[in-house]
Formats: sequence, structure tokens, C-alpha cells
Amino acid sequence: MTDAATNADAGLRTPRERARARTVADIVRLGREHLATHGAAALSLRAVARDLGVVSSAVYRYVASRDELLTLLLVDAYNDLGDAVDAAVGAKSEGDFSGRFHALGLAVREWAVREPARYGLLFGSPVPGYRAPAGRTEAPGTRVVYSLVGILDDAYRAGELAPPPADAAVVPPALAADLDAVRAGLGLAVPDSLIANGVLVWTSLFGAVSFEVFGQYGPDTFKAREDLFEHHLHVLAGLAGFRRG
Amino acid sequence: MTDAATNADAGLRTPRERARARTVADIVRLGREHLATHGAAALSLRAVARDLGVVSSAVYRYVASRDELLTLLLVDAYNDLGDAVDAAVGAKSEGDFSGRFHALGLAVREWAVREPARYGLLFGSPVPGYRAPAGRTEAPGTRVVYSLVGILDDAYRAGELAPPPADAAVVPPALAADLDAVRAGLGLAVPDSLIANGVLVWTSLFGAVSFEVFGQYGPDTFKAREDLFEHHLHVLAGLAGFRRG
DNA sequence: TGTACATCAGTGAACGCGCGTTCACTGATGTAC
DNA sequence: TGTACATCAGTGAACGCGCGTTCACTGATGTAC
Repeated sequence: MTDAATNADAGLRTPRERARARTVADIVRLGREHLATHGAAALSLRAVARDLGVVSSAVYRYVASRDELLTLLLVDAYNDLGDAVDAAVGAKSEGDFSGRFHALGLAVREWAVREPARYGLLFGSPVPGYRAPAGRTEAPGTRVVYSLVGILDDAYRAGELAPPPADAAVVPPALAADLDAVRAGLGLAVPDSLIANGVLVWTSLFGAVSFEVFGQYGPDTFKAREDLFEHHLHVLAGLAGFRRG
Repeated sequence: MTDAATNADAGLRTPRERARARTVADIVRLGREHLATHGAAALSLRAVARDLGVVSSAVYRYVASRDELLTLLLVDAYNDLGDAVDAAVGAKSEGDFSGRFHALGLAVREWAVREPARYGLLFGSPVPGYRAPAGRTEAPGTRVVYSLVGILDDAYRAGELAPPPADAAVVPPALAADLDAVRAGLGLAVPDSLIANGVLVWTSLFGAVSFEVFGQYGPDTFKAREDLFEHHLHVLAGLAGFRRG
């Protein structure tokens, strides 16, 4: 039994409910595999039905449409990535903010390299014609960035983040308003300049991962990709405000 | 007559050759529009033929296959972006390295915002099942990064780039070998640590643009997107080695 | 405990659609003598 | 300058394929009395 099926079974009474949950989990798993080999745009309910050994109309018992399957896969992928990041961050001690930051970055990269198609679904070009339904993907989709924000805010409160030099801390008023809203919405203590840098660190982390996963570096230029990424993480840590150490 | 058709006509003698070049340019233009509205994975020769007002088999006179049309569109988009970047950089005086750097970044973002689908084709998830043929996309595909590298190397030679602090300049040997190969291949003067930072600046620039274009920020969080991007560019300039100014 | 009924999973056929690509063909445009 | 021939653009039909989704249906599994 797969982990997904085990999870899906939790708290379900009747055999029918359990069988149903297991079938939904199978559909998600097969969709995942299909995604990995053929890409999101080519994801097809009929192909999933074939792999499931069932006639194509039967999957409509479990999934209302192709778009809903995509939503399930999106949520599944976000949670898988979120779990990987949480596990890596949680393995570091609570006060080791810099260690947690590095663990987060490495976990994102590792997951992306291991799951390039699912990473592409989450962070690549949007799937044409698909719009995520309101309220289904927001929570799982923000897990990583909230974890990152949490680490930086905790580090700041603990006095371990150095604010950027004054001349680099100037933020235009319209942007300051956005950043204030972020701070208020998430209950943060970090000042504007560090939030702004944090956003850059966030986008840069995913930019570096995307370039590697999407093949922008070309096949030969960088052989020491782990080293390159770790160097990037090191520099980004400095950008985020961590003092050298 | 479109610009593309004008360019395609250059140096062509006979009316037939000119008509042919104009038709190929029309096909590329229609493919571009199709791309913008339906995405790369949905790009279809039949749809292009319909828009061209011609039976589907007729386009095979001009384009050997769907994959070749994709290649044409890839090259077309790379060159369009490259032209936009060259124009923006060229508008700054030769010695204004920092200005050139900012112009490059802003031009990339502006082009991407104006052409999200083509940007996605170049920098999003790879098109499933498509592999660029060797030798067709490399040159146009490297225009922007070569421009960036040129600006940074020129600035370094002019003494306007400060190398990072010694403790941030440590590069592991395997990565140093990659960076040495880059330096030798491109005839650069910049030291390892600045090349490494330059790679991060490059990926971060596209990471920031991709987050904005692919909708990762969410619809509401940042209203002052130009300000945010300019702030990022400012910080990235510092990372690249430009002194504050 | 047994029976009548409701619920549900899965079938198979069908609808209407779009796709890439091939092929034999018609007619118009260009070229060589 | 006129004619015979070659080249090329575009047609229309066809091949075989896959897709999402609907619908009436059969049988098996569960539930209420």
C-alpha cells in the first residue's frame, strides 16, 4: 500500500469509503507518473484510466474533470514539496536560523531535481487554459514561502539578521505600502528593507533552481552544480541579512 | 508590410522568393499569436494554416514539421528579446556600465511582461516532446547572457567592479574549474568570485521576472511591481560588484 | 436473520472535436531555347 | 518573341490517432426494516 493510500484511509469507516479513497490516491499517483513522462499539457484522463485498468468514463466517478485532476496534482505536489522542506528545516535545531535557511534552499533544489515535471507544474509556465480554483491551492502553495519568512523573521527577532546598509535600505513609498501590508498580514517584525531583500532571496532561490531544472545552463557549462548552488545559497544568506559565519 | 516580412525580403531576387519569404514570415507571425493565446503545447500547424487561409497540408511547403515551426518561433523570440536588450543597452553610453546593467534588466522584464507566452516558451518548463535541434538556437539563445557578461567584464576591466570580500570569495575547486572554463571560453578578465556572483545575478534576474510573469506573487501582494523589480535590480547590481552610486 | 431497496462502481457506445502527416492532383508562375 | 517544359503553391481527401465528456446500462455492495 502506498503512503498516499495510507493517508487517504485515515479515519474512513466503511470498506467502500476506503476503496474509494484508495482509488482516488491511485488516480493521483498515475497522474503524477503521466505528468513526469509527458508533461502537464498532455495530462489526459483517458491515459490515467488506461493505466488504472478501467474504462475512461469510470474515472468520472472520482474526479469531476481534467481540470480537477490537475488541481489535485497541484495540491499533491505543493504538499510533497512542503513536506520535504519542513522535514529538512525541522532537522536543524530551532535556534540555528542560518542552518534552517540553508536546509530550506537545499531541500527545494533536491526536490526539484528529483521531480522536474512536478516542479515545472508548480513553477514553470502556467498550464494553458487552466485556472486554479479559488481556495484550493493557496494554502499548500504558500507553505515554502511562509517557512522562509518564518525563518527570517525568527532570526531577526533573535538579533541575528543585520539590516542592509542605510543607502541600500531606501524603499520607494508605493513598494513600502506593499511591504507594510505583508508585514501586517503575517505579523512580522522585520523592517521593509529586509522584507524586500527577502523577496529577492525567495525569487532568486527559485530562479537558480529553475535554470538548473529547465536546462538553461546548457548541458556542459556547469559540472559542479551542487557547488554552484551552495555558493548561491551562501551569497543569498548574506543578502537575507545573515552575518558571515 | 510587417517588419518581419521586410527583413525576410532582404536580398531576395525573384518575386517567388520574396513571396515565399513573406509567407514564412506570416507563418511565424501567426504561430506567435497562436502561442500567445493558447500556449506552446497547443501550438498546431492546422490552426496556423487556418489563420493563414490555406489548407493544412499547404504549410508543409514552408515548414517541415510542427517541431520546426517551434524552432523558428524559439529563434524568433530569442532574437526579439536580444534586439530589445541590445537596443536598451546601446542607448546608454559605453562607459556607463551600471546604467547598461540596469537597462539590460529592465529590458528583459519589459519584454517578458509584454510577451508572457513567448517568455514562457524560452524560460518556462520545457515543451514536452520537443528538443531543439543542435546549432539552431544556441547563438540567439545566448545573446542576453553574453551581453550581461560583456557589461560585467568591461566594468571590471575599467576598475568599476569591487570584488566581493575575501570570505565570500571562496569557491570550491570543482566549481572553480567550471568557472575557469567559462573565463577561458569567453576571454574574460573577471575573477572566479565575480563570475560566480554574476551567474547568481543572471539566474536571479530571470527568477524575479519569471515569478512576476508566471503569477507566483499572487494577484494582490505586490501592486508596485516596477518598484519591486527596480529595487531587486539595485541589490543585484551590488551583488555583481557595482559600487553604490 | 432475511428480504427489499438504494447506492455505487464500472461498462460500452457514442458525440464531436482536433491533431500531424502523406499523397496524388491542378493551375499558375517562371525559365530555357 | 514565342513556345515547351520545369518548378512551385496550394487543394482536397484520406490515414490513424487521441481527447473530454455524456448517457443508459448491468451487477455488485451496502442499508433499513
